[in-house]
Amino acid sequence: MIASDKFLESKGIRPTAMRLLVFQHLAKSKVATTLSDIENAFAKADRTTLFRTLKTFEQKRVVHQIDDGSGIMKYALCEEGCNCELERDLHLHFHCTNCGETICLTEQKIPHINLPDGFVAEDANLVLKGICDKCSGQ
Amino acid sequence: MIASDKFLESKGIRPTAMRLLVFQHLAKSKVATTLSDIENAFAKADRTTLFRTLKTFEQKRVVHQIDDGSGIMKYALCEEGCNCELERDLHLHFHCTNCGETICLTEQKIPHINLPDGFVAEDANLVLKGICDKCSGQ
DNA sequence: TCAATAAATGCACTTCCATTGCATTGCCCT
DNA sequence: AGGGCAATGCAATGGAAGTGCATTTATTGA
Ligand SMILES: [Mn+2]
Ligand SMILES: [Mn+2]
Ligand SMILES: [Zn+2]
Ligand SMILES: [Zn+2]
Repeated sequence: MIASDKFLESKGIRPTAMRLLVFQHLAKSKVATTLSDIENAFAKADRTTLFRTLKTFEQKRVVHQIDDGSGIMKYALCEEGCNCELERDLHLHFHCTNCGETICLTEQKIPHINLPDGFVAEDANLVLKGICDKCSGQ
Repeated sequence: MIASDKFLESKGIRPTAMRLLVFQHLAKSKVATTLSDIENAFAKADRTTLFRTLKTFEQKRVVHQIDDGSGIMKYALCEEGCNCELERDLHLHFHCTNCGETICLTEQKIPHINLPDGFVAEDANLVLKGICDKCSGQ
């Protein structure tokens, strides 16, 4: 367990107080997090700063953005061994229509798809919607 | 080739002039269509009416909405033999990052995914992003 | 150390699209 | 014709992403 500030530095991010708080908040969360989630968690923080913090994290491959179709972007930490620099870590996401939470299913990779001639895929987004384990009572 | 008005009626939709125009516009289009696309095609039409027309079509399973991650919703006619009423017709969509167009790959179904215990999937959205056949020059 | 420089932050504002409220119009049926 | 409901048009709202710019904070190097 490397210290947060060292980790951010290793990614080329200056570890400001705000960034450390946001990073640790993301690290604690088991589910994908919205900008508003973070805004509510740190009442003193300005939305724009948080927004730009997330964009910085995304650019430096510390988090990935998740579009689960809810209309609100969510963010989650990238996995430890994730080789985001080369190729996106194409796991799928599950969005619970009951509790509204979205989680990374990092074990479930997006299967390879054979596309018609002429189509070249560079990225993929697979979101399953339904009832999550907590909501299905199991 | 059934007449448009008869078709809409068969779906429980009153075939107004506006609705027929929108339907035929969608039928002609090879790619998924935005509200603004339609608005531009019929300068006289009001955006709200077109919006509600699409919602009606969606509810009656004449079109399906496509969230390709571009931030703008798109719509495409459902397939002829599509049994949308029972279960969503889970084909994938391809979004070209060059020309911005999104097309239904109705032949390419979303593969079945084994989920962890407790997760129950009811819907799925798979969007591949990259270069389309027209833009790859092939 | 201290001034110069660069990076991060905070506030206000904009933009874009989806969505709604409400008054009006048009259609259908008796 | 007239009552009633569905469809339409216009105006306004809402939610979220994103930008401009001034201010504060950190870093650098003379
Ligand atoms: Mn994820
Ligand atoms: Mn489609
Ligand atoms: Zn849930
Ligand atoms: Zn293209």
